[in-house]
Amino acid sequence: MLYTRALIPTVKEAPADAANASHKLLVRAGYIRKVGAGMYDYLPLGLRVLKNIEAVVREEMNRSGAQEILMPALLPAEYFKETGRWDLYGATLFRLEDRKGGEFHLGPTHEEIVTDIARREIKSFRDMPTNLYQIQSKYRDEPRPRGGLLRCREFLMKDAYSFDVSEDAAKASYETMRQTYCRIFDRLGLTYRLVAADPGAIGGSTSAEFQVLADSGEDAIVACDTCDYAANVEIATVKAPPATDEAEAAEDKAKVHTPKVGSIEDVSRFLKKPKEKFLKSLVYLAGKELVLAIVRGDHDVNEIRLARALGVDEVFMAADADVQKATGAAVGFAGPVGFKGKVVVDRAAAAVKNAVTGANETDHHFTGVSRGRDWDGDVADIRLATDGDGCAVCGEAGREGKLKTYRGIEGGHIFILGTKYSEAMGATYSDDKMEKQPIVMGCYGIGVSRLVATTIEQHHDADGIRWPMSIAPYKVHLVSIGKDEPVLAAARKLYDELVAAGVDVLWDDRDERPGVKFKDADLLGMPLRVTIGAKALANGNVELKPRTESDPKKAELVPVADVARVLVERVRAAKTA
RNA sequence: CGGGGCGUAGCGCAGCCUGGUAGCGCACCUGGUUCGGGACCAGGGAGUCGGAGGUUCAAAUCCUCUCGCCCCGACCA
Repeated sequence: MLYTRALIPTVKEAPADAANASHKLLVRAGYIRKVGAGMYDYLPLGLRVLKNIEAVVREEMNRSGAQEILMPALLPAEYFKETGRWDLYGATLFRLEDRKGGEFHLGPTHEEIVTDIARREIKSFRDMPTNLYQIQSKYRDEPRPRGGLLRCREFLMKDAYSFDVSEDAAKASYETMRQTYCRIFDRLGLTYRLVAADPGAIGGSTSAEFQVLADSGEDAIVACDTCDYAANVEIATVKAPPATDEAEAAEDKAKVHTPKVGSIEDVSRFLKKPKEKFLKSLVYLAGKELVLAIVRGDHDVNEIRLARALGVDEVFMAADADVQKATGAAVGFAGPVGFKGKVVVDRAAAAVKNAVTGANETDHHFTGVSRGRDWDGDVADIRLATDGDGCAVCGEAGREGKLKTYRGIEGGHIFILGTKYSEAMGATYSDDKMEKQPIVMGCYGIGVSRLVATTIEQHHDADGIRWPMSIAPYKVHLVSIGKDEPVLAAARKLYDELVAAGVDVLWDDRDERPGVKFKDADLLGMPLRVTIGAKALANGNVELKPRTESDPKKAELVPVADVARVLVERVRAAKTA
């Protein structure tokens, strides 16, 4: 492509509403433009990247034996009503009516629709295993679109669905997808972690997220420094704490006046006791029941684990008025001693002896509190993992792994769904004894458009984008300096040779000063830059510099006669690496 | 949904408090000089001041309503 013929509207200043590096760079480099909140135009370069990612995903999905289909984005309400998700999805669903008042919505995901295909077309055990996927726009009315392409209301997703005769067979399909995803993320040049995750609203038993590591990521994950345990902090577990220290003599319980000091921080300072000696008491609403959750003063509650311990879908922090009703005290003075409702206590908090806790009386705390004597509750693992915690997995095997925290962007998510959808929608097959069985399903998503931004979050510097070869919109950025005829002739010849060799090349043939061209080249981020200038060319050379080399003086001199061959080789080598 | 902020030229912003000719930088167009890391000089075009209503002789500016957008939180395959 000739730069003078291309629509590449670079700008010096990023729009004020861009917060992430990827958002700023995509706009500045002319890859995307905003149409509305969470809606973007893909300009020519942006679309090329999107298509390149799509191609990698499609190749690997096909290689795994999956078959591509395309389902509608516009859907009648009846399918989601069959499984109850018409109501469950709530405000996230984009709903609309047709001219006759019929109810429709835009697909946020397609389990129901693909299950409908399955129940009609998959009739025998001989029809499985099978895996159907599509690459399609998804629609979700997100509470808050943000981060440019990272969280959109319309976004491109690859969603795949596996159909198997049994849970074991489904596990094999799941494993195939796990390996396929690893190949995809590797080819895209991303550094990622496979982490255990909460299946959330999709449902299902086994699930794992492909978290692309980036400081700007929305998700917090923990990974063991010794074994391969990694999990979203939402569900991460930690090594059980040592049992109560029996050597510590039991104190008597005493009530102390703590006027206007309710937070752990303040009471700790006021009473000069470490936070580890506190029982942090939080009132949660679980269904209709008010429950007291107890964690150690220096820990935080993991609400997803708490909900699981209680056997409910989710829990909510109780409103201040409810807290006062339940404890008889102002917020900040709740405690388990004398609490009338259900109490759930984290393992670490359960082990604290001579604890400090709220007295359920405004402006008062108890000290010297002991579990068993003064209060009790159901012990469970309900705290949030943090940096430095012991790893539960290798810790129990006697090793000393420590958890480290990372930020990640969810690039993919794989699930075993079981029979949730097939049973709700009557998707059954006949087994070899002519008996009807529910199909066992799995589903597998990759946020294709999100990966455009995610890649930049991981691959950029102060000057611009640094595309991995596999998805770069052009592999070679050819810069001709000045208007000397020998320079232009050499550039034209190289350009033609690269095009003939099938190498995607962008030739900056504009009548611009060198500085402008170099700045734009860095911003756009093509992996290889070739500069043809009069001085080097007089000696028969051109300059070759990878985008990852930031020092322009380290450009490599390559004889003009060899450069086409060298470039073709490097592009091929980088693609297969 | 709770808290905060912003809508003025394509982009980034000033002007608003204290009402009175709508400005600056970048980008764009013309001419000239310049030419290896976002040049310079001169000239030029471009804005229903998000929208509606109100107060006023007079509204970008004050008041009311409304729409959109961003940030933090909540929420979120």
